Amino acid sequence: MDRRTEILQAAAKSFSLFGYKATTMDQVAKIANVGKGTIYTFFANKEELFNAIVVGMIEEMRTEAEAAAVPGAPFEENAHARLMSILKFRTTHQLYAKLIDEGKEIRTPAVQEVLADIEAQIVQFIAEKIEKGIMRGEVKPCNTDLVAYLLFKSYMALVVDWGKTHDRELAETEIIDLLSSTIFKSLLC
Amino acid sequence: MDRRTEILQAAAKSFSLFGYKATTMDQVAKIANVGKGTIYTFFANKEELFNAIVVGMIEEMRTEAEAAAVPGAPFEENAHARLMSILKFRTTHQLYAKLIDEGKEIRTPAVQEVLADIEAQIVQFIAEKIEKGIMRGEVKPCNTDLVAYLLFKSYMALVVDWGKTHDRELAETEIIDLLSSTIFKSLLC
DNA sequence: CGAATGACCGGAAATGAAAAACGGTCATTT
DNA sequence: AAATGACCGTTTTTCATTTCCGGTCATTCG
Repeated sequence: MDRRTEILQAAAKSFSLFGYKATTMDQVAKIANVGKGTIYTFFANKEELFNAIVVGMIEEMRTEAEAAAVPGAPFEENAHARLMSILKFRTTHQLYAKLIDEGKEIRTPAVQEVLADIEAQIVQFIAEKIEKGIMRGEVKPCNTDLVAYLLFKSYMALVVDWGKTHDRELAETEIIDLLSSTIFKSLLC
Repeated sequence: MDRRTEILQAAAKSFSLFGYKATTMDQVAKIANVGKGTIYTFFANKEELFNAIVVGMIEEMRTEAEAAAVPGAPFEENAHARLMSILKFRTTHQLYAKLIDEGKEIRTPAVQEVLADIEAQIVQFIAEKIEKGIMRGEVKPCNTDLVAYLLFKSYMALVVDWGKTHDRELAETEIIDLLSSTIFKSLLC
C-alpha cells in the first residue's frame, strides 16, 4: 500500500477513535509507520488531512443512502428510505458520531465547520432528489432548496430531537405516518 | 411596594442584564434594598427565585401570543401569527434572549433546563390550539402533540436556523407560502 | 417577639505562572 | 529525491493560591 493511503487509514482510525482535537500528527505518523514530516508531503496541514477523511466519509454516506432506495419505487418511499439511512449513518458511523459529540461538547471550530458543511451537502442531496422527482412528474414544482431544508429539519426533529425531550423514541411508522399525511401529501402530484 | 415584589423586580432586572450565572444574590439584595437573608424568607434558593421570574416571563409571552391572534380569523392565520409572535418574543425579550445566549455559550444547567421547559410549554400551547381547531371543525383530527412539535420545529428551522447557514433571512411571505402549501394545507379540513 | 440583616462558612470558581504538548519546519539521513 | 525526527514558537494543560458566591444563623432592629 502506498504511503498516502497508509496515512489516510491511520488518520481515519485516529479521528474516529479520539476525534479531531485529540488526534495528534505524531500519533497519525506512528500508526501509519511514517515520519511526521512525510504526512506534510501529502497534506498541507492537519485540517486538510481531516477534510480528506471527511470527503471519504461523505461518499460512503451517499453510497449507503443510494443503496437504501429502490429504483422505480415511489418518490415518498425512496425519500424516506434515503433520509432514514442518512440519519442512521449519522449515529452509527464511528467518525460521524464522534464529530457530532466533539462539535457539541468541545466545540472545536474545525469540526463545527465540517459538520455544517456535511449538513449543507445532505440538504443539497435531498434538493437534487426533489428536482428529479419534479422532472419525473412525481412531485409538484416547488422551491427545492426550501423544501429540502424543511424535510431534513423535520426528519432531524422527529428522529433525533424528539427522544431528547420525551421519554421514548418515535417509532418509524409514527414518523412516516405523520410526514406522509402532512409534508409528503402536499408535495406529491 | 412589598418586599417580595421589590426582590422580584430586582432579580428580573439583574437576570435580564447579566444572565443567571453572573447574577449574585448579593447584587439582587442590593438592587432590591434588602438584606440578603430577606430573599431567603421568600425564595428557597437562587434557582427558585429564577424560576419565579421565568414563570412571569412565560405568562407575558403567552399574553402577547394571544394578542397576535384575531378572534374569528382562520386557524392557519392565527397559528402563524401566534408562532411568529412567540419567535419574535424569543429574540426581542431581553431576559429570553440573554438566557438563550447563556444556555448556548456558558451552558449553565439551570438555564438549559428552564429553556427546555419553556419550549415544552410552547409546544403544549400549540397543541392546545390545534385541539381547539379540531373541535371547531377547522382542523383534521390528528396527533396534536406530534403535529404541534413538527410545526414548532418547522418555524424554528425557517425563522431561526435558516439565517445561520445562508446569507439572508427568509422573508415572512416565503415562510407562510411554504408552510401554507405543505403542512397547513394537509392539516386543514 | 418576630422579621430583617450581614458577617461568616465551606465549597466552587477564577487566576496566573510554570510545565507540557502540539502543529509545523527543515537540516540531516537514507 | 524522498523520508525523517529533533527542534521551534505557540498554545494548552496543570495546579497551587486566591477570590467569590450561595446559603446560614446569631444578632439586631422595629
